[in-house]
Amino acid sequence: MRSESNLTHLMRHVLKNHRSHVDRLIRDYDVYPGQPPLLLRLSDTDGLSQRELADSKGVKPATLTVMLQRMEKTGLIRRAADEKDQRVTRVYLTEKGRGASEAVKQAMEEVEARCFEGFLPEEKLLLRRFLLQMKDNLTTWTPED
Amino acid sequence: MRSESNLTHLMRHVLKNHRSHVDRLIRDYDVYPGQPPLLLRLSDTDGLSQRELADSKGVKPATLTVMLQRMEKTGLIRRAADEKDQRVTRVYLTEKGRGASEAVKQAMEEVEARCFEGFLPEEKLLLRRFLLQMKDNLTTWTPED
DNA sequence: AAAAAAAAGTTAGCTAGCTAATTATAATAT
DNA sequence: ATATTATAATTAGCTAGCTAACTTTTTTTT
Repeated sequence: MRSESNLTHLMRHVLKNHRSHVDRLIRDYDVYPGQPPLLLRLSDTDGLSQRELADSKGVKPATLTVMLQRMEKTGLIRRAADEKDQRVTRVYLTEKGRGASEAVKQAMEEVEARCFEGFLPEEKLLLRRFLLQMKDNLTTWTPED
Repeated sequence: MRSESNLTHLMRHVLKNHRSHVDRLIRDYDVYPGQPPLLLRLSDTDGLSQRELADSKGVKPATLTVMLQRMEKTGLIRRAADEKDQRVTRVYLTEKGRGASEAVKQAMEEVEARCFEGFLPEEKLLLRRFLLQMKDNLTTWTPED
């Protein structure tokens, strides 16, 4: 068996395809490929700190800084210093950003629906269980083992 | 339900973790994060053209060109023009590259084993079936739909 | 109160991915 | 035979991700 045909390779393929579909659907909204998750997170909870956003998205603060600079430039978000703690910068959606996040939400749902077409609810549940177990297996693995 | 907690988000998380484990295990081999799949592919079939490699890995030729330039510089591969067709460049593993690909293969197997610890064979089979269906759902989706 | 440590962001410099445009070679059509 | 078209690879310029080093502000120690 060729190593490229393993399960994780297949997962990578699926996710790449998934992302490109989302990208296609929001092409007209000044939203770049990595931004949808950020927009959804902000649409759920506005005014998060960059630290919270980075943790939530599983991305390094340095990465986030640059992405937010771009999103500020394209007018999707604005940033303001926290009043209590001057180290903290909080991130807010603009009106444009709110519109974009709605479009993203819709696109996401559409792609998700397509992706799981023909799945029974219990199959999706099973898939979730598999993924959670994989996640757990990998996160509890420390180099000393 | 928050959109970030959907299945594809979970998959992304798992894959990121997976990759970082592989990276950690091959840290001493001059192999960068995106290169393991390439090395495995070449270890299976040496002397592929860049086009074939790109298609096999699901990456654009432009992306591959730059990766191969780096791998040539670090001595993992060498490239030579095809004799029959001067447009084609074929890629070969060097001795160093062969050693690295062995390390990658071992690391991959180790991570894969950890990742699927506690899985029954039929569960892995089921997961594969799910992923293939997802892949099919997304690849047969054309914008006109 | 002053010094040390910790935390939040930023910057610089790298790899990996993309698209669009370009070059060189090969295949096809006229 | 020549002109056109197609294919392989590269280059340039972008976004997204990382680490390491740095600055500023807050918190902890002493």
